[in-house]
Amino acid sequence: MNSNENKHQPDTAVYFRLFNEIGIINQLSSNRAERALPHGLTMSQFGVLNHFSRGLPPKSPLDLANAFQVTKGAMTNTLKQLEGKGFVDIVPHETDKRSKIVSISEAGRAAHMDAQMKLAKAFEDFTQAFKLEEISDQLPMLEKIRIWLDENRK
Amino acid sequence: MNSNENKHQPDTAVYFRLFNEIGIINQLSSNRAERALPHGLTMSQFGVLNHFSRGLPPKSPLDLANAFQVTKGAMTNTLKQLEGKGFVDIVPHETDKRSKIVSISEAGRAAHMDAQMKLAKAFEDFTQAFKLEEISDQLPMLEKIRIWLDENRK
DNA sequence: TGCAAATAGTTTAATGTTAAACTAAATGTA
DNA sequence: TACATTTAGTTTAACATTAAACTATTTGCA
Repeated sequence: MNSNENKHQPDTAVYFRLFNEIGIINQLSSNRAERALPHGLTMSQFGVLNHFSRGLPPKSPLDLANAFQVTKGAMTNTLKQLEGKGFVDIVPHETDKRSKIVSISEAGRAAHMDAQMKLAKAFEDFTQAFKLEEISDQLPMLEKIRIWLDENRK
Repeated sequence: MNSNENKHQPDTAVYFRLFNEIGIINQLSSNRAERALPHGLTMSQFGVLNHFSRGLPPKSPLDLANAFQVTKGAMTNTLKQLEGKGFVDIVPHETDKRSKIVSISEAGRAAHMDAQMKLAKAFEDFTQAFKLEEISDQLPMLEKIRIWLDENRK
């Protein structure tokens, strides 16, 4: 029996449990959300609409891929769906001909409002079960973890 | 301007942020973990090995699918991979001929130990950045959320 | 007992994702 | 300026997952 078994192994169990709980919560909450989303929106697509309807300025596909931590290929696909639905406008960059600029359309804003309403309804029971404070108390630490993982990717 | 815009909308933003942070943490941590796993193990496969190597008794594929919140079809696939690698034994149920019983093999235990070690190494910097207490403080609330979502699926 | 309904597991088609190869354009540096 | 390198975006193949159809067996009940 070495010191690793005594000291370090028990520690990793706690960290593993954190990621495990987070994984299951993610699965259950995404599932619930995707069922509620209108217009055949996926969570990825909703994420993009949500980003822009928070008033953030137009961005390139690569910026969006980085913001959402997905590959460029995944973002190409997400934007293609959104463009097909008329929810975003994609125009060539004025000076850099390799690049594009994505912005939300009026129809996109309407779809986002609709989606937000349907999500709120789908999670009404959750918001009744968990007080706002309970949830907001968790956010600083989760944010700290998210930022660390983002800045220390391997 | 109705009361919904004033009172309920701001609340949903906090709940949405919770699921958003959790989603990104899940993505970043899974990514990091999968890169570290040996024997071509996916997180799903590691999850099954981990389940059994915690001393839990043999279970049916359906039990496992429910435990991990995936469909029966996904579990069929995961178990097929594990069986192909010789990490689980799958035998027919003695009395119910529709059912099967899955257990971990000796090779599976060895692979799990190896995987656990490699994961610990891959998250060594994380465990240095976050004190054990910081993490364990988060667990009760996350567990409460996970259990609620599980018991209140729509 | 007989038969409809439920249950365990597999298979299939569709989908969203990744990694890597690829095209086109911009950058930098000799 | 010329050309190697980098960068933005798309395409491709591989893969894990889901929902739904399907097979085989068991259960419940008239």
